[in-house]
Amino acid sequence: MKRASIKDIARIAGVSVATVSYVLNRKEGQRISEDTQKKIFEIAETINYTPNKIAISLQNNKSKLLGLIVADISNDFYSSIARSLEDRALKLGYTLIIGSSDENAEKFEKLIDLFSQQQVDGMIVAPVAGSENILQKLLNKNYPLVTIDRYLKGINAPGVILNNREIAESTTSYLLEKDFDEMIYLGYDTKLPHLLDRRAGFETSIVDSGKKVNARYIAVGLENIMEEIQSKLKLFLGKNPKNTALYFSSNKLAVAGLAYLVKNNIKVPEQVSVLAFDETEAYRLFPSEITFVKQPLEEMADEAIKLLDIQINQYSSTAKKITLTGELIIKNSIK
Amino acid sequence: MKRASIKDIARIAGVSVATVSYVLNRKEGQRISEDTQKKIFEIAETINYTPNKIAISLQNNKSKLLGLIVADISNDFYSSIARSLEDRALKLGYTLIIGSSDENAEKFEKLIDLFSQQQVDGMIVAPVAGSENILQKLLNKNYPLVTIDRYLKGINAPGVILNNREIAESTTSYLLEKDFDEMIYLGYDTKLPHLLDRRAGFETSIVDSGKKVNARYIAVGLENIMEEIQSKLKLFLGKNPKNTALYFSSNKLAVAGLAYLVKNNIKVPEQVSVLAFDETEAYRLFPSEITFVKQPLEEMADEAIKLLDIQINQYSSTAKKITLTGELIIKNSIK
DNA sequence: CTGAAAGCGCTTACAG
DNA sequence: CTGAAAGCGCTTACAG
Repeated sequence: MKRASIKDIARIAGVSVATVSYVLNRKEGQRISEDTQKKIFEIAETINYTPNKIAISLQNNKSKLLGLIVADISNDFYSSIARSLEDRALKLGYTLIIGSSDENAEKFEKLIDLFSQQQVDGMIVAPVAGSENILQKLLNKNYPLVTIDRYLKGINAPGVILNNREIAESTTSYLLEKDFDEMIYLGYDTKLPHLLDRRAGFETSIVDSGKKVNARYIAVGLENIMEEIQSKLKLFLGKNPKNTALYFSSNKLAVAGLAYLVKNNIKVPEQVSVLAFDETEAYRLFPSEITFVKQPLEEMADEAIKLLDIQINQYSSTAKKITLTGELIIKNSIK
Repeated sequence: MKRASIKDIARIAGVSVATVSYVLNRKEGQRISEDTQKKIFEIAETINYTPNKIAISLQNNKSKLLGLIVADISNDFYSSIARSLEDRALKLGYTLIIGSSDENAEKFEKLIDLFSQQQVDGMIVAPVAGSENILQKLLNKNYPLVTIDRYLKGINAPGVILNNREIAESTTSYLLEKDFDEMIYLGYDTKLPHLLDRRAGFETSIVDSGKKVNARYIAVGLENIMEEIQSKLKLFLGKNPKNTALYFSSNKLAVAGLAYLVKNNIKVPEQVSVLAFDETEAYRLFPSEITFVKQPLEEMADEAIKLLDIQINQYSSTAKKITLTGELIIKNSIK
């Protein structure tokens, strides 16, 4: 069944397509007689007309589509952001198309190309390591673009990011006050600057404190987070740890690590203290309440959409970088 | 910066746009001279030509866009499905556009309209209560459509669904063998048939067994799952339960309930046994390993895309309903 | 081997 | 108050 077009309405009403278009779009400039208007609306109703946005897109050079590229939409963090972005995009009349890069620069580029060919009006991306060139290309074209969650060295893209280094520093300082013998940082084996910032914050905070604490680092790959975290924790923590603090630099790492602790009946915070990045409902199932760094996801989505909107509508040519502040939500996982 | 079009290539190469189109699409029917071909490819490369899919869509009446409507993309279950769908769609050259209905029929309809205007080639939807009419309208138009996770009474749409009733029955029977004094089913206050099926499976299994067991039902609204589950559990379970089984009919309910148990130090399975629907990483943080019903998400996505593909390409006019089988993954949460 | 032309469903100056 | 016409970026019979 072919869908009704403006042409059909015009034919039935005995007017031109221009007139139909004017009426349907309620243009003020053009005054169409009440009679004609009424007739057109009625016909549109009865033949069940709905506009073809593809045709409108082609004409207007605006698709009202926004591309979102995250590392993995099935990750809590990104699906929460996606949800917030969806709501805000919808309000501005945009629809979200979504892709997962799997931290793979090639796949990331393919998605960029795909979305660009799909004529999205702008993109919100969590860039992956190695995607500098593609991003720079987009920027050179003045393609409306906003980065979220991450940034890339040497790439001056509009974006919104957490104050990773600062929040890592201040939360580490908070930990330092508790005088742990050992503090273990769990992170990814990665080149992503925002994660290196977190680690740097942890490191410098310890050094600057002048305290004698045994700082250790566990870095895992992306493939087998659960297994790697568990085997390394086993190695570093031993059977009967005490006065040790664990600093998980992401929710995935935290879930993996907490799974290990609960399985091995290691008491938090009695034996081991825990601080985690990011919020997840999963924490609620852990025997002790986890102290964590909360990222302002809603605000992130808000600012990202705003930055994109500015670029798309050229309110200003200088969309900037926005740094948001993490917040330490103190519960009972630190002694 | 305006993007290069086929016209630009034609102008530079001194040929017609038809010729450029033929070359770029490598049509066999038309033989274009090697020279011309080479020239066209080179020019396309240097002026950085990429096809405008919007224009192609308008011409071909195919957008290569697929609409996905779930209840909430930030829910684990749906974001996992979305991820699987994304991968499969991409392989077939489709891009996913995503919307969350929030179990709201009005919002659901708005998304359908929006996606339809966006000219998606087909939709994969988790229908909400009250969306019968909209769905039927789509079906009457032969709009390519697949339902996932759910179905609606009286609506004969192609779709893929879990064997909810059967799996609820068999898993309840499994529970019955353990001779609990009390079995509490935790569900939503809902009209969604697939959820009523689950509950019916639980119920009939108990009745059919002829066993004397105190069966109770907790139904919560969607607004404050955590609070409601916790207060009702407090009421029904008391301080010192024993020989009671909890049957959580969704992952969200399970997370809420397990949070209550862990907070109140109620031992699983010593005091209370637990069986949950759906998988979530969160279970790993709970002190005992949760026995749960695993839905074959990958397969679901697979079948859904296949059903949609059939309809879009008219391989067959009779896309059917597919029932997938849940699997009970037995861990240590049942005595 | 190549091009002129019509058309996909719209919008929008322009003319009357 | 209304319409003819051009155009958005493509594809594709048709003709030569």
